[in-house]
Amino acid sequence: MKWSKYFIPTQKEAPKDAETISHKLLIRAGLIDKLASGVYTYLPLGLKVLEKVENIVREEMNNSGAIELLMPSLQPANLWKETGRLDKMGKDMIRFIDRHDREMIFGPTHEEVITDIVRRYIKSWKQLPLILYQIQTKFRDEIRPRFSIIRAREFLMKDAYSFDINEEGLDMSYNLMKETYRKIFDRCGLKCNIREAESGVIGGKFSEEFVAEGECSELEVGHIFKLGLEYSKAMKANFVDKDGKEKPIYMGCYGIGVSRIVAAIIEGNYDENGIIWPLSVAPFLVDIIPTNMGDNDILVISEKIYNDLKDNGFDIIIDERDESAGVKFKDADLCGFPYQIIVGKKIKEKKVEIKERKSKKILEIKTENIVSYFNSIIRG
RNA sequence: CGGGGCGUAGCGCAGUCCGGUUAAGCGCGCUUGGUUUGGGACCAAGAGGUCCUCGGUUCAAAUCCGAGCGCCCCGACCA
Repeated sequence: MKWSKYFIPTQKEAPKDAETISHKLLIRAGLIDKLASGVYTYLPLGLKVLEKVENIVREEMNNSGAIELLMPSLQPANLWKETGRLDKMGKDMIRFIDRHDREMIFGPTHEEVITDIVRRYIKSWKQLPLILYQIQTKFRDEIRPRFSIIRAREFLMKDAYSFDINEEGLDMSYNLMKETYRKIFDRCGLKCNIREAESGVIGGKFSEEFVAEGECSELEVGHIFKLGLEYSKAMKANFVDKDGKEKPIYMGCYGIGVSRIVAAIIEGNYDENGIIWPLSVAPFLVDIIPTNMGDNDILVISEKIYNDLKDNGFDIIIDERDESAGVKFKDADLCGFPYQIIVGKKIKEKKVEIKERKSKKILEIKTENIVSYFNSIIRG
């Protein structure tokens, strides 16, 4: 990607209403833009990170044997009357009356919809166990949205639901998800603590939450619940067991705030100059910085490095704006690309500098060795 | 929903207390020209405003009064 052709609106100063570090950096690095309280646009760089996180979640969920589907955001309110949660959720739920006078809601979560599907399609013990999940935009009219995308009214969530024939099965599904969550957060570069939690409006008999380390008080990034028979009984989601008797399905549900992870990663990975993305979710691996756009040697070499890395499949950007080196260094640090390739001083010796964002260490390297250097770092 | 704060150019702010030639300002950013080029360069010339909205007081309102809208922070709830 060429910087001048892309869209990265960085800012020197954080907006005055930003308090937390992730909020300030998300805005300053040009990752998000606020439209209304708790409602944000993901700008190109922010979207890239969000998608990388999303893909990690998807990969690990698929590895665990869970199966992806996509349920609608728009739901009939009637479904929620079956479980009594229409009232329980209260004003957190965004509702409207459609043109035919039907009461509709924007889904804040999907236990009712998934249970409705399962009760109609799952009939036998032979079809179980089953874990279904989706990655989807949720709507919650929070009492107080805050800290930008950490508590938004519209946000991206991965929600999974497990279905088992008995309590032992539920325990196994639950532990499988717990282990999967550990892998996901680990790959995202998040250090998480697991603690027992209140089940709140989701209900069930036991739940644990994953809390990311950081200064921000709201850092819960994942929450897993043993729902038991609460929903299956209320909505009559039954299966026929080996003994020929109809029994309610044991359920669990497992949520990850995908968009919140993005903010949580920043809370745990930054310094005075900006964000320090872990390799796994960095919007670009490398930012190539020609330090002087007036020097033809620098331009030619920079362009060649860019093409070589691109041709080898690396996700990189070149900052070919007609700006001073200082501006480019500041933006590179702020946006948190893991590596900067600085093309300048040593150009006569066919050498460039590779700076690691995190350690600030600088390595001088011959230009012909750059591709193999990144091959060894990224692909072992 | 209770408590606190804020709303003036894209962003950050001054001006508001004490109404009036500061006939609406500053820094950054933006445009044009030139000089620069390793940590947010410099010079010059420009563009950019319903002072959140509506109403009131007054000869006169960014400034005073009333109502409304929006945003942020603390609390209870949540991924």
